[in-house]
Amino acid sequence: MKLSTKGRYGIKAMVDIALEYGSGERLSVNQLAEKQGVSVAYLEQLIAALKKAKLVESARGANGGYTLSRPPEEISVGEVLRALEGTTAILDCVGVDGNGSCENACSCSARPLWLKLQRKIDDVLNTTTIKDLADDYTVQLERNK
Amino acid sequence: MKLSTKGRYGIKAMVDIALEYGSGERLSVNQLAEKQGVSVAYLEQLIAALKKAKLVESARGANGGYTLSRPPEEISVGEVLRALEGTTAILDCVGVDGNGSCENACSCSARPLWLKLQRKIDDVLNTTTIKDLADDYTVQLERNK
DNA sequence: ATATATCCAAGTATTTTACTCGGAATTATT
DNA sequence: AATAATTCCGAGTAAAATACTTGGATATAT
Repeated sequence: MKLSTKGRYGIKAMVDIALEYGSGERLSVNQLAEKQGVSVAYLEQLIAALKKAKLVESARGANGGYTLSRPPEEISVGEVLRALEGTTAILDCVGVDGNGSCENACSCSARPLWLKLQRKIDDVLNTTTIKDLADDYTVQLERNK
Repeated sequence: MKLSTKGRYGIKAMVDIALEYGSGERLSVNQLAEKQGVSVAYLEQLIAALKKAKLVESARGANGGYTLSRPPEEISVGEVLRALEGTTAILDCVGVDGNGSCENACSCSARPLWLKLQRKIDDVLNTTTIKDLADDYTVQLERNK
């Protein structure tokens, strides 16, 4: 039940971009990759997924880069993870359209557990926003000064 | 962030075994595998992990099989998953000994999120017991009669 | 022009998962 | 004593998912 690097890098990238929100500044993939110690080419892919999901907007060419397409308080981490990983479901049978994915779903002794677990997970993911993370982060940076 | 088949099959096997608890009956891997439509050889491996973690006890030879080594209300699903998958941590950095696993742990913008998520997950896993699942299951079987 | 960017489709390497295979050891039953 | 049913164990393999890399084409500020 491990989280992929997509999710990890992607969320952190979103926070980095969020920190510039409202400033008019853009962040290039180069800058983002350097901050996180990831390869540019790989991060590019992840950002492409974020763009496709309309979570970020891009400007091409020299001086180009990315900005959030909405205020960070209106972007949940769940949305971001879904954009990156396709789903946040721990099993197909508890995903949005999961009832048909397992023929024994209605007679499965473990399904109530998975459903409960999924509910709690989505609870956290849908109520935590990128702004929450960005705020925590700036506080922490202050403290470490 | 998918759950592996180990976790799925293993939990269900534990519930099946739990249903016999107190009856003096044992379940063989053959019987368990048939119930779930899994290969005997594979399920054997999973049960071996459960045995190693002392969650089940075995009797060898003809008429042998498995029983719970403790009452089902004293076995949390978290214990079972840990026995099967090694950990329930969604990332190394939020596992039991995770602080050293990522050099940037203390300055990571996403870590508070992962910690919160992990806490909620372990909450569910540590407070739900095999008996809970077994009870729900018997109720459901009654209803479907 | 040039340098700096995004954009995009494929390919590959690595790791993890999900199994299979073959046989040894144990025990109830006949 | 023989047999059948069973756990036990270590290795091997196949398939899938993850984590990248490569090689460009296209756009734009300077």
